[in-house]
Amino acid sequence: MAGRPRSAECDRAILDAALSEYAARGLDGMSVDAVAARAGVSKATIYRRYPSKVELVAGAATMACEESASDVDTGSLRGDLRLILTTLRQNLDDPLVGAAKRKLLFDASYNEELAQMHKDLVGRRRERTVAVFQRAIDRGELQPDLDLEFACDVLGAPIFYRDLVMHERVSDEYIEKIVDGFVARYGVLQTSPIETEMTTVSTPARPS
Amino acid sequence: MAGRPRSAECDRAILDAALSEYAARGLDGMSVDAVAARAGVSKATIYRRYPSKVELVAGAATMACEESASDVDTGSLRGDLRLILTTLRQNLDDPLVGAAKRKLLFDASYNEELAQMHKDLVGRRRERTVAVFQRAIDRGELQPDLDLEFACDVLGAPIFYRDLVMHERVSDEYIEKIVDGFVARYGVLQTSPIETEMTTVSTPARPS
Amino acid sequence: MAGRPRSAECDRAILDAALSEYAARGLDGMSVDAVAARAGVSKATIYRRYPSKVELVAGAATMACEESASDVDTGSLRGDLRLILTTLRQNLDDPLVGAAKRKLLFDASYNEELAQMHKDLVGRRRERTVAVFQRAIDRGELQPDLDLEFACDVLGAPIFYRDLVMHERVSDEYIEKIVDGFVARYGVLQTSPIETEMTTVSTPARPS
Amino acid sequence: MAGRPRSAECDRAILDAALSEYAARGLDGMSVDAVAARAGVSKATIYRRYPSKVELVAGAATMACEESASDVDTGSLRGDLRLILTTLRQNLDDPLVGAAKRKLLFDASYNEELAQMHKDLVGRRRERTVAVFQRAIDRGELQPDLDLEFACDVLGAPIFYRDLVMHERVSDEYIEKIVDGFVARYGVLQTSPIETEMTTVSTPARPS
DNA sequence: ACCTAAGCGAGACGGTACGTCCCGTCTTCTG
DNA sequence: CAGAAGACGGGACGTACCGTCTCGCTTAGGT
Repeated sequence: MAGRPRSAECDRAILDAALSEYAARGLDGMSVDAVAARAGVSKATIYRRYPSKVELVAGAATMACEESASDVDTGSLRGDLRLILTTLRQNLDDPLVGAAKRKLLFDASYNEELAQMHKDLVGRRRERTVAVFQRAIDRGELQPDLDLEFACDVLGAPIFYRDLVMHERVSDEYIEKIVDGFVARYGVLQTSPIETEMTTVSTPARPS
Repeated sequence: MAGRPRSAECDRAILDAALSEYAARGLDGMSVDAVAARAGVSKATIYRRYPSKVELVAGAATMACEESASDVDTGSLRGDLRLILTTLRQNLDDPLVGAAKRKLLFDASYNEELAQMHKDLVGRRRERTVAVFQRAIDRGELQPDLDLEFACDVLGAPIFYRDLVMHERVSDEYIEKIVDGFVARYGVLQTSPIETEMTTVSTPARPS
Repeated sequence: MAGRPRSAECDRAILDAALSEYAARGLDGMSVDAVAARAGVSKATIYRRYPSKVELVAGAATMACEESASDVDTGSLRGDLRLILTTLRQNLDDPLVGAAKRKLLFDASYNEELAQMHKDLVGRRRERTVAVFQRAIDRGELQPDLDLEFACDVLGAPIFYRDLVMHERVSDEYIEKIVDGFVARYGVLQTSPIETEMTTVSTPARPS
Repeated sequence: MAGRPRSAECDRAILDAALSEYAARGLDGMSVDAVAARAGVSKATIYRRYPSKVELVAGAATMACEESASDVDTGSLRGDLRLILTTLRQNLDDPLVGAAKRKLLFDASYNEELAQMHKDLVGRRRERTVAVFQRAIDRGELQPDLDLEFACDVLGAPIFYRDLVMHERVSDEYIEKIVDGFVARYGVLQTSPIETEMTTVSTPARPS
């Protein structure tokens, strides 16, 4: 039968607490007891939902990422790209989400469970990006034979690189550079600034 | 004052055991006791050498590959780029060196000391890459007004992205794609005058 | 105002299950959840009847003992004594009731609630024994100045001793020995040669 | 090889703490964590010595009184009996020794190993009691055809009964009653030299 | 014949203790 | 003195179970 339903407040409190603890102390440094305490919830209530600490963190991370995930469609390719990169930067910049993401990335490198869960997350983000590419192709803004997966990499990689490897904030100019480079490399020349549309693809003159 | 010197056999046994344990069970799954047991060594003997489990693994990794730091100069731009990326991949792929690198990356995100040390390390690699670019410019293979720093990012970022974010091994084809893209975007047309080829994507026949 | 009355089937199922669980695993080893499961009843249904686990066990034990409790009156002292001891032995021999009794005895040694409840139980049995003694005194079979309480002890103690301390089954001969000893010590010489009682071990009445 | 030996201070501290905690809160009320805290010792250090809480208490009790096992010989039957019973009472009265004994008794009822060990223990005590009886017979204080085993039961049973069944402390008067009853039942009238008593064994010549 | 108070199954919940595990340190003895 | 052996403090883990609490649903009895 039904039984008492799980409290949505608990759900929420647990995930919030888990995210904070994780961001603050990392996977090894955090403790489930601390999460329980911070959430004002008993340990059993956590373990009823998540079979282990990693699952808990995975859940929390999923939630955090899921929240800032909306479909992207500004109408133009450059606008979409700019929005994708800006959102990504914003995520990594956020002291909480960013820290959680970095830790997740690191932990996923040696924890198979987290790795899988992280892969799903990334997969969903990439799907949205691919959708953007597809629309741009349909609009004639991107080359129709574009390698979608590779393009995803090329687009997002520099942002991650700057954050994870160089530990520097990404500027608007930097994003613009990426967009420029991406469009220059994979875009279709919008020849006359006047004719916005329907011009047949003439020979794109590459800047030498 | 001298006393008994540390046993080189122990050094070696510890490293080997740590490597095996790490490979078999990962950072969390392994235990220092197990490493000690496998090495036929007491825990104290390990802790006399490495202050913590992570240092043990990282240290083992570092020592396990005291190399791969040489100047790059194959004579051609594509060859150099290929070598740079291959070396990078090889580093990250190695279960131990890779793990150590990732750990360093992560820790540097909140530890200023480590961050500086890591920056130096990265800086040196980037210098070598910039040198490669410079030579290519001199040879007329790259555009002379190239943004060297950004080019560094664009070149290496996908490799890190694949490893850190996607947790997937980088294939030779993938590296070739990066090189292709890089040359297509920033290279100077090495036209055999016949192939005027205005398509951006057309991949020039790879040498060798 | 009335509401649905409590189910007698539940009452029964709960007590049976509790007794079995208690006999099998003891006070600490058993769990209310297990009792509920075995009884095919929900925990709330148990807690509606008994405020705590101990009360539950106490209730179950009471039931078990109450069942085999009937007044004793065979007409003769020896017959009554024999019946009392035989009943006692039978109780302890029963794999379920006996185990429960032993555990109750043990648990009562550190649990005040159980101790009290057990005391009541024992008290009722002793009352019946005292009644037997009283009738025997009235019939002139026992010394009129008999210390009733102490006599209760002396009569029953060896049975418990054999079971609890020696962990051996009590034989009919053993019971006969107890009865003999008891009558020899506290009985009044039944001079009439008629009642020589061809008891197995005819005890010569010794004068003290 | 040898390794660091277990700390005797820890041994002691644990025992003392367990004793105090047990006395203060009982078996259920006490917690191993509390014992550890009071002993200034980690839980692991306790569990390295005792596999469970019960074993801890029982073990502590057992060690706490590695004595009270001495031969009994006061010179007179009544004195010996009194000493035997008093010692027994003292053992059961002690909050720890008594608890341990009861636990052992209980566990032995379903655990063959413990049962054997307990039997040995009881056997040794009974041997000492039998020796007392034998000397008394030799001195002409007890009937020579005494059923030694049954006499052991009859003598000790009431003490156990009072403790295990009635959960009441045994008073000096009670012990006196037992001794009185025992002597009255199995003793040889020594009193008046007039009653020459045709007992075969008049002047028992004690050996040695 | 309906209404309604209570019983009931199911199971979530806050606590608390359990016994296990492992890290990094400390202590003892042996070679 | 290095090293093997292993005890130790600390502290988190995940489990178990108590007694309480919601849920819906069922079931009499009183009106």
